[in-house]
Amino acid sequence: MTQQTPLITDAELEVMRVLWAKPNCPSSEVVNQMADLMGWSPNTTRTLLSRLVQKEAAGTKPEEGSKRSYLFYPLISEQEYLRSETKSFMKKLYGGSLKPMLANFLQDKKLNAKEIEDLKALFDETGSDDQQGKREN
Amino acid sequence: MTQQTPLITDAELEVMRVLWAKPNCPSSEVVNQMADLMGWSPNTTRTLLSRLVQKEAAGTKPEEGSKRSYLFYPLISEQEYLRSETKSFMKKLYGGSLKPMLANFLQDKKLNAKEIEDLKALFDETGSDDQQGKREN
DNA sequence: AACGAACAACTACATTTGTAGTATCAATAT
DNA sequence: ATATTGATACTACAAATGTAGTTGTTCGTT
Repeated sequence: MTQQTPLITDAELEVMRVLWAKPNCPSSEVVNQMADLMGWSPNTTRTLLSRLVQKEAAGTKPEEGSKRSYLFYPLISEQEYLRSETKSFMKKLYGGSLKPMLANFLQDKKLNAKEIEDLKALFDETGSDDQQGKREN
Repeated sequence: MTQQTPLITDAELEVMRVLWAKPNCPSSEVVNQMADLMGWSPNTTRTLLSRLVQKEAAGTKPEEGSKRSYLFYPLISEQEYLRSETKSFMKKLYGGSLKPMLANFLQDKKLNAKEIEDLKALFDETGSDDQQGKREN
């Protein structure tokens, strides 16, 4: 049951979103964004940044011609994160299978004909897996 | 951003699963189940049970002809829970829209033709929502 | 009537998370 | 050279969480 990507908390996720939008971002800029978006104090943002670095969800490199400050960048991509979280969510709540999740979701949010066509197309585009043996999960 | 159902933690969820499977369950039985399934000590299970009661995710009623012990039952249904969690998950990671989630999921887990037909059918069964105005989210 | 088992109530305690304060050090402006 | 600014590093602290121990009370047994 080991997590494939480092565990990222809700607050940390907000910071990651900034790094995903702009990799190699000086902390000052993350600080500003989070102040705007979340109303966080600079120290809050910096704490989250260093926790992300600790857990190796983000990395730092020295900023050009400066010894005091870094640029921060994501070490896990948004894609990786989404895949990992989605997978563990699906596993936790639906035993990993899509149908009951969809059935549930569709109760809440009905789709119009166009959306339905769109999604159906997605299944076909994505390509099926008839030859390959089924993996666990 | 208020949660529609009480926040249930991962450990608590395991207990809820037992209550969903058998509503009106004496704590002794939950204790046994959790010992088997999770290897928990009786006190751990009882703590979780009372936290669920505190947060009104479960209720108790006196057991027939007994003053000392209760029967525990779920106050939120599995359906409610799944809907609420699924909704907040979809909102947090995908802005509430299904397509990117599906696209992502399908990268990890390809479906065979039969499964695809099955899911497509689901969209149609569920019925579309063309007349109704769109709600927020 | 006294004792031990069962259950509930209360307490405990390390870790994680959200949210920040303080101290230190380097670069900049005077 | 020095005071100020801005960044990093370290510390803090309450609430939530996982995991359980201790105390008190009731019931069935001796």
